[in-house]
Amino acid sequence: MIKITLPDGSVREYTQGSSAMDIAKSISEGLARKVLAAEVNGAVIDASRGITADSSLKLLTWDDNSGKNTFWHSSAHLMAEAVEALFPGVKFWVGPALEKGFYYDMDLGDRKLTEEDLTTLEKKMQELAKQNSQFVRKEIAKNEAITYFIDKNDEYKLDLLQNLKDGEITFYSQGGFTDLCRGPHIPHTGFIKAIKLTNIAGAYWKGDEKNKQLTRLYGITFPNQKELDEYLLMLEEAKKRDHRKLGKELGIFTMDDDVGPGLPLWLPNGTIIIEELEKLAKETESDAGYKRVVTPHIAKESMYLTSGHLPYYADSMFPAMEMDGEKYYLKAMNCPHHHKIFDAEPKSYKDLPYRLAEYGTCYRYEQSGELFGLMRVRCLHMNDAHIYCTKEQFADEFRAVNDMYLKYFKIFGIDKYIMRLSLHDPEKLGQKYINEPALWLETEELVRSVLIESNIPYVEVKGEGAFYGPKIDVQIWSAIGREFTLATNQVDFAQGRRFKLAFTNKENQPEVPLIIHRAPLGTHERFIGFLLEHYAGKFPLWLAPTQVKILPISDKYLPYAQTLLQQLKKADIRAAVDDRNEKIGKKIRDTELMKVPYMLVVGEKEMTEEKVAIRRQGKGDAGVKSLEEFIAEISVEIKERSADI
RNA sequence: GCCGUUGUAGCUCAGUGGUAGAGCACUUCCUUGGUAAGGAAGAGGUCGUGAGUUCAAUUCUCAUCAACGGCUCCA
Repeated sequence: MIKITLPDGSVREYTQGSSAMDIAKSISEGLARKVLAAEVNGAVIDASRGITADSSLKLLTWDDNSGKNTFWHSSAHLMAEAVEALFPGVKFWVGPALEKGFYYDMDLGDRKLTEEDLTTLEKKMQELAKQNSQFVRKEIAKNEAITYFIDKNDEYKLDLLQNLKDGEITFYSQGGFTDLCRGPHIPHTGFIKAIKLTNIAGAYWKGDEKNKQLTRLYGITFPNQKELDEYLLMLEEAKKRDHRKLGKELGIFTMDDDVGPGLPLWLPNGTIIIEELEKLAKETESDAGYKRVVTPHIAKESMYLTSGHLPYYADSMFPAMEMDGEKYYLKAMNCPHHHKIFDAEPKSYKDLPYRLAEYGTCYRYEQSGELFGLMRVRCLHMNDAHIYCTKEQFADEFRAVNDMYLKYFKIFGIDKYIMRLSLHDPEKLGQKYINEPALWLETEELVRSVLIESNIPYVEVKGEGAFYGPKIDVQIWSAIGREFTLATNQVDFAQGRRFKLAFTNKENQPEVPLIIHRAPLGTHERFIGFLLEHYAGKFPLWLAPTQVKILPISDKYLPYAQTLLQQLKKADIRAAVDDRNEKIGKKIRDTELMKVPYMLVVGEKEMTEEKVAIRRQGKGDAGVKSLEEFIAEISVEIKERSADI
């Protein structure tokens, strides 16, 4: 007998070799019908595998992430079975579960898949799923596995086998399909009720662009149709929040073929948001002791040779222009210009920390396939600043920058984020990274200790640092689940020396300052793209391009509306009158769709009483007040940058 | 950059080997209407660009440009 400890702490006894499924059945038939896999002592295994020793056991169902993963991984096998049935001779690479769904990479030879093929495959999968084929696990000797795949002429699975040891190789079969797989899998294909193949894409073998490109099929499955329908509905909803769609609808930005890819044009409404963000940044930075500067968009080659950007960064810069026998580059970063400002006048330790801020315009040559709406562009406006400080000041400065991040996150209601401490890769010293092994370790430790002291949650990633030092990237998620790096906070121990920057220390000796690069609000492009999705276009009052729209019942009340408009403008409120010859219902509908926070409906009653009927976007009627009262109220809301929307 | 998909009016989209249509938006007129679409008329496109096949191309072929999805989450 073996002792099985269940998640609630209860301990039950079973005969040795009982499977999770046996145990589930002993608890309840209903539970047994839902079990997809089992977690035994922390490892996920097939529910059908015998348990041989005392163990803790968790039965995994659709409600568990591991259960879903297993379900989707098995679905990938089902898809592969369908593909093999319809296109014999196909070779498979890997087919993992994703956060949502699964994919399988395959080599289809010369064959190209079409959208119709997806539908055919879905039908085939439905058909195969209904056969309730069991997933059968088989341990197999390496030699035997190699022979099997040599016979199949399958170089991909043979490649996988190379890295596997004898004794740890397993095959899984369901129906007529057998695959090299470590599992685990769900009991049988019948669990898979609702199937949607979502898209066909190319994917390099092993993710390396030098390798052959395989066909990747994406799909998602559910244990019932209802969940699939909900999922598809959610995708529809997400599309509505897409910043590219909202950006167009709300007149925030546009792209034009003649201007060029990745070069957004900011429309008047978008420009208002930019200006509000800059106002916020300027206030915040001024309070934190930053000085503002302005620098040119181009610079000579020599400066980027000094900075070291050219050897490391040239691929991301627009090619040089020649002028008077000199090469000039569009700037891809602001730091060298700022270093030159630091260097313009001699500095003493008394001048430090010296903080320079600029909303700098940068141009980066992103690969064409990487461009994405506002999130990845070639012209960007960075909330940039550089802090020049002593080693002793570094921790405080670094902490202050982190505090600034948190302050911003609060204003914008960003509560899901993670800080990523990006370190160098020792193997790439001298190539991707400046060859200063000792300095790397020292600064990395410095940054890490600040993070730990400040109790900021973070993860460490090797090989993601900037070429001049470690950095902290802030990852955030937009409301529709898009993850990206918003902000960055980098340490730079290299450029100070390269630019021969120095201050006179207390001992009257020249000393190279440490530099912190920081951009809490990232770039206007990415940040506004994020905000569009974050707020679903419903900007808080302080950011809303139009804050108040006056809606006269008919044009008899236009003169009254105009006097209201003048007063609102005097109070620095962005307002407009809807003077179209339309009924009030239409005016309200259009204003609602434009997501204007406040509407003032004015007709006979309001005009006689000298009042306004207030309507809040998305919330409806908000009562009748005098204009003075209304202005007083929303002025507070604007001034406080209230996120209450 | 690579693979795949797409490209028709300002927007969303239909359509055809015989040089194009709808809804919304726009303009004008009627209507002056109290909290999410009042009515009518009109204007607007060399069908992304270039070449080829054809008597004839927006439609077929090729190239090119752009947008979108993917190329990271390793049997």
